[in-house]
Amino acid sequence: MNAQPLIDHFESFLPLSDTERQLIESRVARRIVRRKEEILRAGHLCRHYSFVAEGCLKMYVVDTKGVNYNIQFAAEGDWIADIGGFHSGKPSQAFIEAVEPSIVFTIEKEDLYHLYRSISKLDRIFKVIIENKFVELQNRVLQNISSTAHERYRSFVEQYPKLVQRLPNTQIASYLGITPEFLSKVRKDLSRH
Amino acid sequence: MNAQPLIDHFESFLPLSDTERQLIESRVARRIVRRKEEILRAGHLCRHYSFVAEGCLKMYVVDTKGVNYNIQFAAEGDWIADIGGFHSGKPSQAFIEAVEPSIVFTIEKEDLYHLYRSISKLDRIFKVIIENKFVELQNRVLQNISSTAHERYRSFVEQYPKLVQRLPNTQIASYLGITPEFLSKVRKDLSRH
DNA sequence: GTTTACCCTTAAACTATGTTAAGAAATGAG
DNA sequence: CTCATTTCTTAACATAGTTTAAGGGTAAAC
Repeated sequence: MNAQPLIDHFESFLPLSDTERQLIESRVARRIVRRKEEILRAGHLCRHYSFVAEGCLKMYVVDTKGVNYNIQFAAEGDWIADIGGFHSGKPSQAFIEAVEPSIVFTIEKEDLYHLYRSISKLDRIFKVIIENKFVELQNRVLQNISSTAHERYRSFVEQYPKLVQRLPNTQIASYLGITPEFLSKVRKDLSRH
Repeated sequence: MNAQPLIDHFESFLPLSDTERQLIESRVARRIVRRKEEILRAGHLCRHYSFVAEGCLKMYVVDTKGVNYNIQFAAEGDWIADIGGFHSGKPSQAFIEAVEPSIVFTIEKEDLYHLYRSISKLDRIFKVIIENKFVELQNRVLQNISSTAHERYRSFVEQYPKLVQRLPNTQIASYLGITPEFLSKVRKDLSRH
């Protein structure tokens, strides 16, 4: 099994030995995910971390009225999982599904824990990965509490220009915490300067 | 130097040997921080991670109009730092200051990196610490994009009942992303059921 | 123990965002 | 290629949250 994109990703943080690479490959699965296919359903256990090699997935929750809220997008090079549920073993409250045809590398909980024990630098690598994601998320919180929808949309376009091309605006609106109708108005306002 | 609260904190994740405890103590400083004293100023470098043993600190940014936005509170048992700036070595955009008289244990960057190299289980421990903080932050983002101010305030009270006693409402409003005036209205609405 | 600075509340007018509904445009599946 | 579905836009009206201003209450600091 060829997990090269994932290996490359790890090696962008720290070099790995041949043995380590082989051990990682032996514990990773490659999976093709079709558009709209779910890899996690609310109420089920989140059994794996997923690394996105191609395409894009989203994690979202659905409230009692059936409204969806996008918590996270994960495109090429990003990770996605319900981290809390993954470690606690409790049923997830979130869904994860592909918004485009995608290829992901998944690591099951037992395999990830085994890898942590065998390759201690993976603790370091994942610590750095999640630190980076933490900082991103903190910036998002800051945007949410300090900026108008216009500013948040402009920031999103600046920070994720590729996603803007690839995602329908309904999905972006859900991520920004506004309605698609209002996003439409925001875009009109911004387009005429 | 007695860093027992910090040692206890680490040992709530994984046990440490005597040698490890001593090494940690040798790289940690205990600091008393007075109310309103700043331990980080925007424009300066964030040189240390701080573990709060007593009291409470906040991290906030100030926009061009002089308005403050509270990104995070850290009370007993929590960590606080501008993680992005700490690792990148770039000037911070945030302030960190005590909202109560506090006692913190600080670790300088060089010391923390040294500890990571000498005690590899600290990579694991900090990975878990930040995973937990990530999950908390993700829930906060979800609240921000899905809930009204009333719901966000109720959640805050539920999740941080002690902080509600200890912080002025202005600080909580800034954390929730609303004005103090509107929080006052929210509190009135909620108080009469 | 005053005094000063900060904090809380209220209310009216204003602005940002949500809701509903409907038609037009774009896109995916067969 | 074409149908079915999803997405985008517009507009009128409704609600959530802000601004400004003012008075009274609390708590920190000297």
